[in-house]
Amino acid sequence: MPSQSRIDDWLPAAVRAAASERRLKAGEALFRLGDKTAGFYEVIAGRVRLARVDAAGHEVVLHVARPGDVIAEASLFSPHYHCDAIAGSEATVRLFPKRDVLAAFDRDPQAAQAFTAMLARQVMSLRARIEQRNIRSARERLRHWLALNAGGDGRTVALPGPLKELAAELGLTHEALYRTLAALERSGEIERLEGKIVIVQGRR
Amino acid sequence: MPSQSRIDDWLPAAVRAAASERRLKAGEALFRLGDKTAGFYEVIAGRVRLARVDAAGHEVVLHVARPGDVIAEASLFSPHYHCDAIAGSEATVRLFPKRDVLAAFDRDPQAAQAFTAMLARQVMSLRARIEQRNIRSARERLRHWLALNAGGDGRTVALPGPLKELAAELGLTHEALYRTLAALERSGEIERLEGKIVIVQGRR
DNA sequence: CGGCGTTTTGAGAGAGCTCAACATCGGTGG
DNA sequence: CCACCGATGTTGAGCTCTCTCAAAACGCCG
Repeated sequence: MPSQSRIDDWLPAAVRAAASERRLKAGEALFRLGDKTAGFYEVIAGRVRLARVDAAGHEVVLHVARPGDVIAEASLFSPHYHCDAIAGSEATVRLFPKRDVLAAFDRDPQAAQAFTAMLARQVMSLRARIEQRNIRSARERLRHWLALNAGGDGRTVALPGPLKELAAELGLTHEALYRTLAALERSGEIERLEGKIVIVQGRR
Repeated sequence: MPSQSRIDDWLPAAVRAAASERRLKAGEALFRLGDKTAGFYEVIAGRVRLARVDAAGHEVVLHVARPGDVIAEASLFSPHYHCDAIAGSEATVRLFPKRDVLAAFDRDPQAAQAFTAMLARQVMSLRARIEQRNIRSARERLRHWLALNAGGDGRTVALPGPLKELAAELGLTHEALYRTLAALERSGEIERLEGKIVIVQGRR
């Protein structure tokens, strides 16, 4: 999930310096439900899956974290992890030790507040994403995303990566997204340029 | 959104005492994008819609808050609101003034931490909800929800309200939910009782 | 040149949505 | 006491839309 907020924006340099990296093989567990919390992690490369196991023994996925995502923020306030974290592919993560983070927050209330503010923004952004998923139509869902991600001019949207990734973020198959983009372009509603989309006109 | 965390759990009594209620008519604005932030709100009754207006003048809904939900938490850290809040029906809200809340957090770091912890939990829960929406099949989506909301025994799920509301939370039409529930019950996977669902057996 | 991943387009099928009818329950008022 | 009303719950039938499976063009890099 593109948190659109770099970790450097809210984490003091002192804490970043205390971080350590770890490499995981596909299928390897970063932590398990009930493990003592070491701190929270940033995913550097690969995918990490957060999941629980239900009463019938089946895995229930809570979240799939991608590079740039932070996981287990709540571990700061809990003595043990609340789910499993498993590498979905070969992956690299960076650990920010709970002790150092909490100490920094204690020492520097502004840092603590920045962290809280970041979480509040993330709640906003996640809610918006859920709202987006309430939209059935691929076309409307794309329009919603375009409107929400339009730059300052309200007309230009920068594409963060390949369209396949955008499709995943939108909860569409890539085929559906390609078709919808093509349809919107044919109808003259958008224009597709290198790495960005320009909204020509809203629908009437 | 059933935050599953009562506001009383993390907000000091002193702040709760400073709250004031406000009644809104359907369509009335609680605040508008750019307004100076007064604080955050709890929805007591009715529905409040958070939305922005895109370049073409169309409303883009970010979130629909229901009774028990808290909105505009990020207003604590921002001088102005980032979207419009409009009553979707006759509604009652409770305002927690920014000044009082921040003062309480200043005075009582534990309260501030409780707030942060609550946000971190909410981020978790929202991510899980998004993951749920990635599931196409109504049956699998319901199973996901059941597994995640099962009580301590992992077999009993209390229904928070009418099934229509659950349908909305799951992102399904109420018809689809009724049919899926009926199918799961016919197949013996679940049992439906007054106000709750019992998971009889997982699928093989 | 020969892979490999992304981007595109095609055709078919399944699943949930829409529209519709009806049952049920609680409250309200004649 | 009963008729009426609104909201929830339930089931039926058809239709649309996206998913799925396939195939191919394109671009990049060794």
